[in-house]
This record gives sequence, structure tokens and C-alpha cells, in this order.
Amino acid sequence: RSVLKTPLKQAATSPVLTEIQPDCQPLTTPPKPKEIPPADPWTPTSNLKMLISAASPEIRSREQRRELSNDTSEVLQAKHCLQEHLLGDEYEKSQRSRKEKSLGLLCHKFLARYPDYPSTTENNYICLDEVAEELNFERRRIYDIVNVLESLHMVSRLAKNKYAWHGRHNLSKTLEALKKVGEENKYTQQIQMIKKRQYEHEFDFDGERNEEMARSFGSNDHSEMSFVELPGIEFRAASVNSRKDKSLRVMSQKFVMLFLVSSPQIVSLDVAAKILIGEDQFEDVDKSKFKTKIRRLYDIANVLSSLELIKKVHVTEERGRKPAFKWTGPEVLPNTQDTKLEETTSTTSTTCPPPISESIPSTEQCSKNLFPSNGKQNFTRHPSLIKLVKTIENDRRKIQSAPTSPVKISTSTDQNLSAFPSKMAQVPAMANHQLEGQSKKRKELKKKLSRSALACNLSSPEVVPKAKAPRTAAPSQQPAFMQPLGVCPPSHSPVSPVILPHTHSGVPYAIYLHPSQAHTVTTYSPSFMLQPLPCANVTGIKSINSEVLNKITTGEGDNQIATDDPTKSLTAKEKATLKSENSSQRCLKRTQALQENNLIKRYRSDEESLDTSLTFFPSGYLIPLTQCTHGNKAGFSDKEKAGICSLQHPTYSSPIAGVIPVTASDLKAVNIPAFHITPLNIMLSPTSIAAAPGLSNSFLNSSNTSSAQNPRSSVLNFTLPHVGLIPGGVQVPANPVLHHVSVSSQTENISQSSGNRNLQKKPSVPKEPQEPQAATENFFRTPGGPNTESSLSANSDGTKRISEGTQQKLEVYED
DNA sequence: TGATCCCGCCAACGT
DNA sequence: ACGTTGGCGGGATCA
Repeated sequence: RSVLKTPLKQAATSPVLTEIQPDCQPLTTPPKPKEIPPADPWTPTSNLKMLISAASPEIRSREQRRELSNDTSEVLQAKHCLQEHLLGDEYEKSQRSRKEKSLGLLCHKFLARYPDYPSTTENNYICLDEVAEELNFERRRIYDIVNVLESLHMVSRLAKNKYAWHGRHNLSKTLEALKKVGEENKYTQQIQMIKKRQYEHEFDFDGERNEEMARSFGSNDHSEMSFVELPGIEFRAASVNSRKDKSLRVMSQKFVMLFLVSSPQIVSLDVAAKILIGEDQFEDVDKSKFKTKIRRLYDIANVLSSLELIKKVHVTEERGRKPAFKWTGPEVLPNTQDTKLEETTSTTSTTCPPPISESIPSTEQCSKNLFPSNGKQNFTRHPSLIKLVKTIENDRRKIQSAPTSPVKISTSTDQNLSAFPSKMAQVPAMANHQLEGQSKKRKELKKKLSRSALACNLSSPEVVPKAKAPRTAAPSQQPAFMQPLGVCPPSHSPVSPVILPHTHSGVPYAIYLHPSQAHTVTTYSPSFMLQPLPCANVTGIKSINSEVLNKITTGEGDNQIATDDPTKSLTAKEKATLKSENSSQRCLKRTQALQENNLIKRYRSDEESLDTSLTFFPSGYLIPLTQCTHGNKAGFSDKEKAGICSLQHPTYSSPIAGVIPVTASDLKAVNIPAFHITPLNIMLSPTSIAAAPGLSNSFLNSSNTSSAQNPRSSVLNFTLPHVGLIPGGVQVPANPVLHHVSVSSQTENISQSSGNRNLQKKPSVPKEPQEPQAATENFFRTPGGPNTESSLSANSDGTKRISEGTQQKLEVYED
């Protein structure tokens, strides 16, 4: 092993060993070796090398290079030579060599060694040295693979050279957790931002905007995000791993989050790289840095591809084709069902967002959620404000870094154990209780954390076991595993859910916007614009009836959002907001700013840490990027955008009466914070909506994932009018919301809607059994500092979660 | 060419 | 001191 492990240099030191090594598998490494390096004929392998080199020119060249650079290389070469020897065709190999050596292939080999679903009882230990030897690849590569696997909690480090193999047992939990965190981090929004920027660049928009946007993003802490752990598993590992960074792991998680959060579930490399870089968003990131990030992403992508979680695809954009990856792994159900929403996309139905279910923290949570949802991203800062923002950001960072590292709430459960089925079911409730209790205790920080945790739990009830089941093995074992998961979620929901009751439950909440209020509100802040009406207004139920109606009527936009994706809704919202921006931008900005401030304040008051993002808001005005932001990925064509924009203004007219059905998720994410207001809780604030870019994105995506564009535009159009409620300035925000609602919620919501009025309890929502795990999920942590955002942002996730969990609560609240 | 990404130097970290 | 990890980026391959 020794040989393998160490890099070339080492190898050089012990060339003999290397050669000697059994190495077993000729397969893997192709020989690079080639001619004799002039320099050292003496090596034992030299002969081989020569042979090989003769065989394959490529190898030769390589070796030559190496030799030039070092002698040490020889050793390696020697190895290769041997291997090749063994293999035989150097030639072919040389050709394939690269491919054969690919990380993906190595990963396949690696994975082949272990069952997807190892029996829980047995511990599968992985000895890196052994693996390296057996598979015959460089140690360094193993680290790459293991790091990614670790990020998915498929393995955990036990000790120095040892890892425990968990297989896919934890995968669903992990994905849920990641999704939550991703939502919290507003990745959706970020993605949109980036896209917008890109778009702008294309058009040669002025740099300011882009810069601003970038900054806003930059502010996002996600970059700082720490490794997301599952309760049981990672800890152990944690003890062992001390390595500070874990950047590859973290990157991997973030990368996965991007998939889980985006509706189409397609992430282009460049966007991912930018988001992961996060830090400097200004301008164009360092080119070199960007490049490096891309390289890393490829590494990660290769492993994820081997896991069949993603696959390469290409997305064609205006500019051309871009490499991207599509999620092919199990779907993670946040709470609601995203999928449903997506399906329904075009139809509009209103759903009522569940008001915030939880009594207690609801407000706090909401605030948190709101923030995140608000996602600075949506808004652009005024240039003058940038400085302030920066300073704020700095402060925020400090703050974040400190205290709030995410605490695992864990209650008792061991997530790891896949075997909890029966117990698991119970767990949820337990967890909830526990959580609540804990939260109280911890109140401040902890509250936040717990919330986030809860949210996480809720939101992701689990990955859907769906079945894509990439891997064969999985199925059998999964079941047990899955079940537990299903159970958990419920429990969680109660806690976090507070905010949103179950949205999808179909309850159709209708939120009415009072035109008058809206106006007034708008002036204040966007958030206010929409006020949730009490149940009575429920009219929103209608939403189900016909999207069309809503659209037509403009006055009422139902927002149903299927409970699931807040993000989606957000996206729509964002779009809307963007669009509206023009005319009323300023007003909106102000209002938003105000709202934001309020939110922030609340948020702060509620909890100390939280997101930095919040801080941003206060600083400046966030200008809704609105409309034209092409950012939306989905493809808004420019035309569409333009159309949208134009439409927007007109929309004013429509006063809305409307009820805006909001999905729980939406509410959570965006609204809650804003809402201070009504008893119902549910208030939606346009601003909030707008704020949550993520939602909008998701929305867009969901609706059309790929094709979304058209729908969107249409939707937007509709929505805009609806938005009209808002005074000129304000308008934008509202629109977004509406849009979301209409689009997303429709299908499922409808069912929910039956219960129109109040938030219904979760009537139907029968989502899935996911829950059980959710409880366990609580355990997951999100990284501390960065997490803060997550906690805050929980919105999208939270909403989902909430919706699920909260349904019960909803009932309570409804009236 | 640009997209991929292998390779391995070398610096943290542990022990 | 030495071994383990793993960030990082040059530059080779591939398409």
C-alpha cells in the first residue's frame, strides 16, 4: 500500500515497492511510462517503462515531461509500466488511459465494493490503504471520492485510515437536510441572481447592476456554510476529522443543494461555481479561482455521477451550450410535494397558505424565514448603499461566525440507525415535543437553530424514495429505511411548521389583499401590501376552481402554491417583483427596505445571530431586480421579459381583491416575517415574496422546468395585473407572489382547496410517509455561521415543512 | 478550442 | 519527523 498511497515523490523514494506491489489490478492505471528516461535507467522499472513507452506515445510524452520535472516520476511510471505490462496493450490503454483513470470510473470501482444498503448491523469498514491497493489508484483519488461520499454521509470517518460505509441508508436524510439548508441559503435565489447577471452581461447592461447583484449575493454567507452533518453519523467522524476545511465536502454538499433547490434540477457548472465561490462575487470572480472551482466541481460531479445522483447534460442558453448536470437521484420531498406543484404549473389554483401554525416561535420563525426568503438577492442595492452593505456584511459575518453555529438538536434519535421503523413513526411527535422544549430552553440562539432544524426536518421529509433507484441494491433495504423517514417528518413539522400550516393540505387559504391596505401598506413596505385576511376571506378557495378566473379577474390571484415549493413560488414572485419594479421600483424599494428593516429588526430581536443577509436589507434599499432580470433561468426570453415588464405597469389597475392563496411554503418563506400582522399570521407580503428570489426561481422552474418560459410569461402577465393592487410603486412585489401561487399550487392545491377556508388542516395532503425521519433530520446540522442564513432562510424549506407539520396546527390557527 | 479533469506538488494536520 | 489529508492549479486529453 505504501507505495500507492503516497504521491509520486514518495513513490520515487520507494520505487521498488511500488513495482512490487501486487497491484493488482492492471485495469486501472494505464501506464504512462514510456521510454526510458534518459535520466535513470537504473530503476528496475525502467525496462518496463521503455517497453511501455514504446507502445504508447502518449505515455511517453508524459513521462518525458515528468522526467524532466523529476526523477520521482519514474517510479510511478514504472508502476504504470508494470501494470500495463500486465494488461497488455499499452496502446489502447494509453488511449483509454485517461478515461480509465477518471475519477468516475474509480468511483464506480469503489462503489462496487460496497452494497448500497449494507445491513445496519454490520459495520462496513473501509480501509483507505486497502482500497487504494485493491483498486489500484492513487491515494489522492480516494480522498476525492471519499470526501464526496462523506458529504452525502454515505461514509463516515472512523479514524485515520478508516471509514465506515453506510451506503445509501442515510442518503434520503442527507438529501433532505441538504435541501433544507440549500433553501435556507437561498440558493434558488442566488441561482437566479447569477443568471440574471449573466443575462445582463450579455446585454451589456451596465455593470453597476451586476456588481450590485453580485455583492448582494456575495453577501450570502452560503460560502461560509459549514458541513452539514447528520446527527449520528457525522459526529463520530467529526471527532476524527479535524481538518478544518472540508471544502471538498462542503462544496459537494452545496453542489447537491443546488440541485435539490432548483426546480428543473439542472445546474450548470458555471452557475454552481459562482455560487460556491460565493465570496467574491464582485465582478467576475477571479478567473483562476473560477477555474479551480470548476475543476473541483468536475471531480465532485464525477463521483455524484457514479452514484447516479446526477448526469451530465448541456443547457443551451443564448450564448451557447453550457455544461450542466441534471439531478437523477431520488427526489427529496420537502414537505409538500414539489413535484406536484411542478406538474400543475400552469394551472392556477389558490391555496391558502397556512398561516403560521405554531404559536410560539412562529413569529420568530417567520421572521427568520422571511429573511431568507426575502433573499436579498432579489433586490439590488442602490449603489450608494453598497458601502453600507459591506460594512453590515462584515458585522454580520462576525456575528454569524460566532454564536450560532448550528446546534444539532438532536434529540435522541439516531438517524443513523436505519432500523427504527416502528420507533421512527413515534419519533416525530416526540421530536417535535422535544424540539419545542429545547427551543424554549435555548430560546435565543437555539431557538433559531432549532427552528432551522425543525424546518429542515419538516421540509425534507425525506428524500423521496422514489424510486428512481438508481442503484439496484437499494430497493430492498430501503424500505425499512424509508419508512422511518416517513414517520419522522410529521413530528418535525409541528415545530417548525409553525409558520405555515400545511399548505398543500389543500387548505386553501386565501389571503386577501385589501386594495386599500395594499396601497397603504405598500407605501410602508411591500410586505404589508398583502395582508392576509382571516379565514373568513377564505375565498381563496376559489383558486382551485380556475386559475383562469383568477388570472382574469386579476383581482384575485390565488396563489396556491402547492405547499411544496416555496422556492418555486418565490421564483415566480421574484420575477414578478422584478418586472414590476420599473415603474414602481422606487416605491417598492423603499417599501421593501422598510419591510426588510422591520424584518430584520424582528429577526434580530428574535434572535441574535441569524443571517447576515438580514443586515443587508437594512442597509439599503434593496431594489428589486425585477423584471427584466432575465435571470430567471428558465428561460425567459428577453421578449418575454420585456413583455412582462410592460405588462406590469398596466397591472396596477387591478386591485386585487383578491385572495391570494398562498401556499404555506410561500408564506413561510417570504411572508411570515413581514407579517407581523394579522392574527392569522399568514399574511403575505408582496415584498416578502419578492424578496425570496429562490421561490420565484423555483417557481419558474417548477412550472416549466424546462419550458417554463412561456408559462411564466403568461403567468406573470396575469399576476402582474393582480398585482395591480399595489400602488404603482408597490406593485411589483405583490405580483410575484400571486404568480407563484397561481402557478405552482394549482394541482395539488386544488384538492386542498376544497377546504378552502381556513387553513384547513391538512386534509389531504397525504404526502407521503416521509416524516419519520424528519425527526432525525432535526439532528442534522447546518453549519454554524453560514447556517445562520440557513436558519433564517428556512423559509422555503420551512414553509414546506411547516406546511406538513403544521397542518394540525393550522386547524387551530385557521380561525 | 473549449470542455474535462488527471496528476501530483505541497501545505495543513495528526500522531 | 513522518504519515495522512486534501487544496490547488498546471497542463494533458477529450470532444
